[in-house]
Amino acid sequence: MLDIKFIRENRDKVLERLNARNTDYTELVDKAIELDAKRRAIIIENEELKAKQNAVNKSIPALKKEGKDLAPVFEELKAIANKIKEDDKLQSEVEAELEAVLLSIPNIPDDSVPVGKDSEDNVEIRRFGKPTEFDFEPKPHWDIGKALDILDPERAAKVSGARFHFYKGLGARLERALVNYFLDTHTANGYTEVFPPFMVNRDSMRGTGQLPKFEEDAFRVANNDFFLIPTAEVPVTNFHRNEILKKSELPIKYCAYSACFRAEAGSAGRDQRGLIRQHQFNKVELVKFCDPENSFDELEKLTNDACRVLEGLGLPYRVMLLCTGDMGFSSAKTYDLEVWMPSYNRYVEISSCSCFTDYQARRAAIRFKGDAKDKATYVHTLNGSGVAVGRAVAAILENYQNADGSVTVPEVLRPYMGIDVIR
RNA sequence: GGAGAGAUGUCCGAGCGGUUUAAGGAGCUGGUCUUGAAAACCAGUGACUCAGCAAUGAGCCGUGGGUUCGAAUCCCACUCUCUCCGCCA
Repeated sequence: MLDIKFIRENRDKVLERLNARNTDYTELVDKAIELDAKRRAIIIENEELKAKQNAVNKSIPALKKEGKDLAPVFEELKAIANKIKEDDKLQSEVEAELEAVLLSIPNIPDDSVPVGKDSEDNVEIRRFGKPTEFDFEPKPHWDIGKALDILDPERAAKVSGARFHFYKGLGARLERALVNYFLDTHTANGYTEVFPPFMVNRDSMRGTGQLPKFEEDAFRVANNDFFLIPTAEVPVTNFHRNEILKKSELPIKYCAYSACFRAEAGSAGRDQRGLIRQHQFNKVELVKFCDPENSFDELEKLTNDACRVLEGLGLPYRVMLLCTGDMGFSSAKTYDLEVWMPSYNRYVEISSCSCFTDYQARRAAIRFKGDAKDKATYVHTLNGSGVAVGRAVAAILENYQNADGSVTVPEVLRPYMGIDVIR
């Protein structure tokens, strides 16, 4: 959520950056400004009435003691009380309306974000390695997985439905090895491991920006108002919801394994085969809470921390700076890491690292202060995949495949796998 | 799922419709005393939100409603915590 004061005072600048997202937000922004003015006018009138009410009420015990007839006083108070009730109602209506408007305005892209229409306009920042070359016809990971009997989407379809997978034998172990490798690397690098709940309440989904706009993307539990988490970002960022942190403990860095659940509404037909697009997948997520002063430096670091594990695995990848038109709703700046996927013959997103500035923090009321005397201000939140496990499995199977159909286990995973080659 | 108890300021804790602008402690800050410290004593200090240039005002006693001229106090719903029972990995 954006700060209404900031919007009010910087309307044109805000609109210029927001509209770079390829949607015209003029109407929403002006609506917010109008509702805000309305709200403040009501407050001024209403508070005056309340002050009067308080003053008269205060004098009642004394008047009572004197044995005065209070009927006329009560009559006057009744009229004031009725007016206050009306104003209160009006105020909460206007406030609800204002909040709804503010919740549907996305974050302002940072000035360093290139203006662009869609993923075509994203800017490549750097590459690691180069696309894998084969002296044989490489197979897609779904064929490799089937041949090695380590992936079983057919039975998953029977048991659950489309977009689910069974991992079996060394496939299951590879998945687990990756989770451990990622967590071990990140914890050694100063992130505190947390293991979050996989279901969260509505307030948490709203806190990180999944609600109210994107409810159809999530799975909701029918007999509860819980949501299956689409990413560990949600529980881990909301870990500090409604808290005031100490400046001295920033930045706070967490890494978390979780399963992630996505409805994938609107992506019917895309990436039907393989592990790329699933209703349930595993991911290790990195989350940071930091001082606004250095949040964009922290984004660079966080992105490098995600890169670290891809480099450890020896997977070719590139770093993309997303343009204004391709960036997520809550983000101010996002780097995507894209891993080379031979079956797609292109780079495929395997991590997304974002700085949300104070957008999530304001929604979730996550603040910090130095001294007790200081005014609490919003932290900046960041997160990034470190990295998506299913896509890492796909990338390993494809990039490390051999002519005989076996798959070499990347060096760093051998201690976890206990073997060198999956046959 | 059933029965009961509870949720108050940084912490403990009073409070049972109007002098509560939340008693009283503890803590914290400053001072007196002391060579210094502790203790004692004195004074100050109460999160957070909103409106306002400010003075100040409004709100906040788990959350949301309601009753009333007036609610921490009464009523309703919900959430969470604790104890016991049942069920259960």
